[in-house]
Order: sequence, then structure tokens, then C-alpha cells
Amino acid sequence: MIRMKLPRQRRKRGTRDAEGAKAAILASAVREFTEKGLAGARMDVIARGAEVAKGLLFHHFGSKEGLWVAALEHVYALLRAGQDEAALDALGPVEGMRRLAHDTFRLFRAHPEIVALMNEENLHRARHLRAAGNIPRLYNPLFATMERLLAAGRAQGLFREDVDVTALYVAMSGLGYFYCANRWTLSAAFAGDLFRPARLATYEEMLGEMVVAYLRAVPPAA
Amino acid sequence: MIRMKLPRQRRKRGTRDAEGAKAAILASAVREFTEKGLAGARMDVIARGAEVAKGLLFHHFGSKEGLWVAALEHVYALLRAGQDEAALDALGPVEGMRRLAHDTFRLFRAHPEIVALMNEENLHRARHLRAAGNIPRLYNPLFATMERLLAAGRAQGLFREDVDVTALYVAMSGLGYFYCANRWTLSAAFAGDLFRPARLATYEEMLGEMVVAYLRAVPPAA
DNA sequence: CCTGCTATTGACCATCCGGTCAACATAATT
DNA sequence: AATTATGTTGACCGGATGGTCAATAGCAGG
Repeated sequence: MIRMKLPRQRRKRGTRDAEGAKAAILASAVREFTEKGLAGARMDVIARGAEVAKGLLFHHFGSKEGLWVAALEHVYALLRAGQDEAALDALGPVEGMRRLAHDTFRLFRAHPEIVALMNEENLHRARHLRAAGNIPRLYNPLFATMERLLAAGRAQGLFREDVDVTALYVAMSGLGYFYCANRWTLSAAFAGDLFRPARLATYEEMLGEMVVAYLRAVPPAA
Repeated sequence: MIRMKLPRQRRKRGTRDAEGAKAAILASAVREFTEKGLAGARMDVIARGAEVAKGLLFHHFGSKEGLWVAALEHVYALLRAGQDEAALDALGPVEGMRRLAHDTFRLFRAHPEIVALMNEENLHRARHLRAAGNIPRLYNPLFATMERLLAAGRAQGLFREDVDVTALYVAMSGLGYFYCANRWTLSAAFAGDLFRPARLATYEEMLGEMVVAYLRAVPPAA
């Protein structure tokens, strides 16, 4: 396994820097959890990765699960930070939606942690996430943006009327998520790297087209 | 304790029935792997679930990884069996594609094993899958059907010309997969069960519409 | 009935791993 | 400098866990 080069100055052994230590541990934990999952991750590997005694993990995070929850929260923060809502509004409904789809895809590509941890958390039926509690708010700003774009699109006669925002959000995410989450099995099945730039571009364009085409389409007569 | 009457025929303890034992072990393993993942699964739990001595798992499957590979192959067989290609052709290009999208979604809903094991296998970068080797062929019949539907749709002037089959397959799968794979975290985020029949129906319809709308749309001028 | 053959078992083992703890080090406070 | 508070460490622990093995039991063929 590749040792990540440590950014900047390395924390001096034995020095007292609680915040710095916590950050180093968290970063190392996210790495390890991403690679091995919750059950597969090893506390001493995380400790070594953070250049810290194993006992310190328990001092700061209580338990493996405590560290997992912290890692989860970190990842969800990334998810929130990934969207630039203001920029979307400026593009108008059609291109705004297309861009949102592209951005979502890119976010998952850039952050395998998100995909890996969310997968594992679903294995546990979101037990830790529900314990953490403060998640639902996470999606609100994004949802608000989507609602605005949809409303604008409808008002301009560009979008169909029967769109369910939640479903649309799920679909848009799914289009990007699956491609990244199943990168390896898909690559094995198709006998070619899915992450070659050309293929990425093809897919990204298609995914945007798909969302836009759906929004524009006339719903079948009820 | 007294042997209660057991549901179905239970394998008699100590009796020699290699095939039956293997099947029972495999079924139990798929269950355990689905719930806990590869690292989280426990060999003795699998043994207990199959009503068999732990040693027998190693006799028949060699190791935990050996059992994992067997479980993976089982799951991929489900994936192949999930598609009824002949029926699709009969529906014509548009409705055939829509049906294919619906069926894919339903397959993932009906078989959480598929989703769970594929996720875990991607964590390992498809190492075991590539070792198993015979996977690429799996997708061939499905791809052939998709190609046929696409060709028919193009010939009838119903579909756009620039569709990449592989990308389409990935997109279609992703639309269904994500909804199932992230059932729990999404339900937590939206504070409502994603698997309520009404919501499932809404999403299924939308997903089909999305695929069809894309295929029908006129590509933007190059 | 005897002779292999192998499916099956239960006891056993070596190691791994999350977690604990007493001791120590450093910074802030008095 | 002494006191207090707490960040940090390394040694240690006990239970869990993947895997082994010798012994047994059922089956097939002679």
C-alpha cells in the first residue's frame, strides 16, 4: 500500500497538539476506511498512518465506531461543499441542471471516500448516520436550488410539469455514483479502464443529456 | 433440546451429502456476506447458518476467500438470470428499453445480495472477480439485446444516432442500483422510507421515462 | 464383511485486534 | 517552582477468529 506523503511539517512526536493530532487521525482513518471498510480497517494501521500511538485514537474518539462516525461526518461535509448553488442559478434552468449533473459526477470521481463510506454505512442500515442525527439538513440548500431551477424551467415552458424533486435528485446522483462505485467490477466486465479520460467524457456528456432530455420531454398522456 | 419439526427438509447431521452441504453453506455465506461484508462476516456464523461444522467450510471451499469467490459467482449468475431477452425484443425498441430499465431496477430490489456483494468486491478493486475470470461473457447476451433494440429504434427513426451502448448500460444500471444500494442513507436523509410502494412506483416510472426520453431526444448540433 | 474413500465433526491453536492502563510529558495556572 | 490538567505513549490483555487436524462415520465396490 502506498504511503501518503505527509503534507507540510510533520507533527513532532510527543508534542501536545490535540487539534492537530485529531486532524491527522481523522485523515488517516478516512483513508483506511475507504480502502478496507469499517470491519476491515485496523486501528493500529490508522495510528501508524497518523504517526501517533494507538491509545490516542481511543482517547480522542472513544472507539472504532466513534472514529467511524467522525469520518462519516467529514465525508458528508464534502458532499455539502461540492455544490456551488449560486453558479447554477446563473446558468438558467436547462444548463443549470446539466451542470448540476456533471458536478455531481465529478464530485464522486474526485472523492472516492464519499462513495466508499456511504456504501459501508448502508451495509449498517445507516445506523451511525441516524445516531449522528444532523443529516437531513444537509440536502436542504441543494434541494432549494433544484426546486428553483425546476420552477424556472416550468415557468419558461421548458420543463415537464410532473417532476418529483426527490426522485430527480436520486436519479441524478445514481447516474454518477454507480459509475464510480462500480468502477472496478465494471472495468473487469468491459475489459477496459472505465476511468480513461475519453470514456469519462463520453459518459459525463451522456448523463447530462439524459437528465435534460427527461426534463424537457412531454409526459405521456395520463 | 428436542428437535423441533424443521421447515423444509433439513440435512441430517453427519450424513454424507456433499452437494447438499455445499449448497447450504453457500446460501448461508451469501446471507452473512450480504449483511456484514467480507471482512465483517464470521465463518462460524456461516457454519451455524448452514447447520454444519465449521471445518466443513474449509474442506469444501478452502478458505474464507474461496467461499467469497463462490458467493460472488452465485450472485453474478443471478444477474444473468434476471433478464428475459426474448420478451424484450417482442416489445419493440421504445417499450423494450423501458422494460429493460424497469427490470433492472426490480432485479436490484429483489436481490440485495447482488448490490451488497458488488459493493464489497469494488472495495477490493475486483480482485476476486478478475481471478474468477469468466465474467465478461456474462454481459454479452444482454448487450446483444440492447444492440438489437437500439438498431431497431434507429431504423424506425425513433432513437437518436449517437448512443454508446456501454454507457447506456451503465446509466440504466446506475439509475436502479443507487436507489437500492443507498436505501438506508437516503431514507435517513429524506426522513421517510424509500421503499414504500408508492415511492418505488414513482421512481420506477421516472427511471423508465428518463431512459426513453434520452433515446428519443435529438442530439445537440455537434 | 472388508477395504478404501471422503464427507463430517469437534477439539484445538496461533494470531490478531479493539480496547485498557499506568506512567510520563508538556502546557497552562497559581 | 509547584500544582493542575490533560495530551501522549508503550506495554499489556482477553476474547474473538481463521484455519488445522486427527478421529469418526457413512458410502461404494469387491
